[in-house]
Amino acid sequence: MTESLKKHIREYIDISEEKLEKYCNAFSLRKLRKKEFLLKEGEICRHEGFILKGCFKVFRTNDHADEQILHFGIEDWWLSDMDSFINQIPSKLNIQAIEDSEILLISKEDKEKLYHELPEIERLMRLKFQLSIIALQRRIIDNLNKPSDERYQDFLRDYPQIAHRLTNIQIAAYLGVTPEFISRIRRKIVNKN
Amino acid sequence: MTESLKKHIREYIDISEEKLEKYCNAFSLRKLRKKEFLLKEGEICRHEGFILKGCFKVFRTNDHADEQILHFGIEDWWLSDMDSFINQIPSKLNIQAIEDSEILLISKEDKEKLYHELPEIERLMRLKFQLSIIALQRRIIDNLNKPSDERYQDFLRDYPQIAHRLTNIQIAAYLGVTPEFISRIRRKIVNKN
DNA sequence: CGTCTATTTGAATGTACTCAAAAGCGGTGG
DNA sequence: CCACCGCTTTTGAGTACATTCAAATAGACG
Repeated sequence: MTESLKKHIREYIDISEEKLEKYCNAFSLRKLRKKEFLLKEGEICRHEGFILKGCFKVFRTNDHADEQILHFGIEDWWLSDMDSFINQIPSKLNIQAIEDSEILLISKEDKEKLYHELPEIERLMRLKFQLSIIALQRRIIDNLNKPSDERYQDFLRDYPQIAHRLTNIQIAAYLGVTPEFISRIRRKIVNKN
Repeated sequence: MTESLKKHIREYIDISEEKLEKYCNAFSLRKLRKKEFLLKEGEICRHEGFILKGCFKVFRTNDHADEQILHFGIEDWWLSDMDSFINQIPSKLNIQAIEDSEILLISKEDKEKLYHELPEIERLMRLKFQLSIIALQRRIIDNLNKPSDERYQDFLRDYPQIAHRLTNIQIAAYLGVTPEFISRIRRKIVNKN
């Protein structure tokens, strides 16, 4: 069950089989059907997840009831609302399966405990967080200066394995434009070729 | 010289005076005049900095020669181009002092060495990175859904101690709008009151 | 086959931009 | 101390990009 998690961790750090086993034993499996929520706005995020199978969206709803998608998650990605998980405060985000999915969960308590028992995990997370920060910073800069049609094409190019599982509505909510506009971008691209 | 660095670190982790001393000894002081660069696009970022005094902007230039500002840095903030520093690749970012400034620098080599000798520092960075990620995620969501005038007022409210040191041109480059538009927002606000 | 959702298209609108010019402000040197 | 220079801010007019709202079409799923 935890094989892909172990493989994932070994790509980042050196760790003994014994310690890795101890860490992975703290996880439990949860299966979600399409449209089921892992976390709803207002709840406290008590688990962090590692996706074994499926696809999720992490999003926020605003006053007008439409969604902004912060990011998606597929196989081998981690999932949580970090703000809610770290500070144990009510979440402003929703996490919802957009396919039937399977995810390994670790509780806040177990994670804190294991941070202290296994410094390697502290290192793992430090390394992973660095990569997240680099990606988030790049996204902010791209959002600032790139026109929407370019950001759309970048998304298709950079995340083809995610993009083909999504509707235009979802991609639009991620890029911060309307679905109608995505449709017009697609037409423009087709006409060029 | 390293007093404010020590104070800053103690706010995040428990660490012995001895170890803290060892860590802080790895830093050296650098003074920069207004407009001087700490890092230029194309250079490899070989140091991470902790600001003692002054103000910096971290920005990217595009084809049209105007700037997008990723973030600012003032007293007690850390500075680096993480992508360039971690991977030791040429930087796409510039870091420039916008006031006469003083900054403590630690080299990549010293930092890596101390990560292994002092697990507390690994923890410090993991904690700090978590906070960065939460802030970056919030900024992405705000950029997606909030109109520019609201983001301008949020910035003034959330970072008054930075905002009052900046020109409208700099704030515009951070928010991703034109300086002219900032001016019109200000007029609109004044007229309301 | 029918229903529900996603996508496309059109027309009108609005938000923010570009370009150009004027006004304001601060520092420096005569 | 004042005058000038350079940079910032303001203002106006025209424009472009993306949105809203509405309706038609296409696709997916039970």
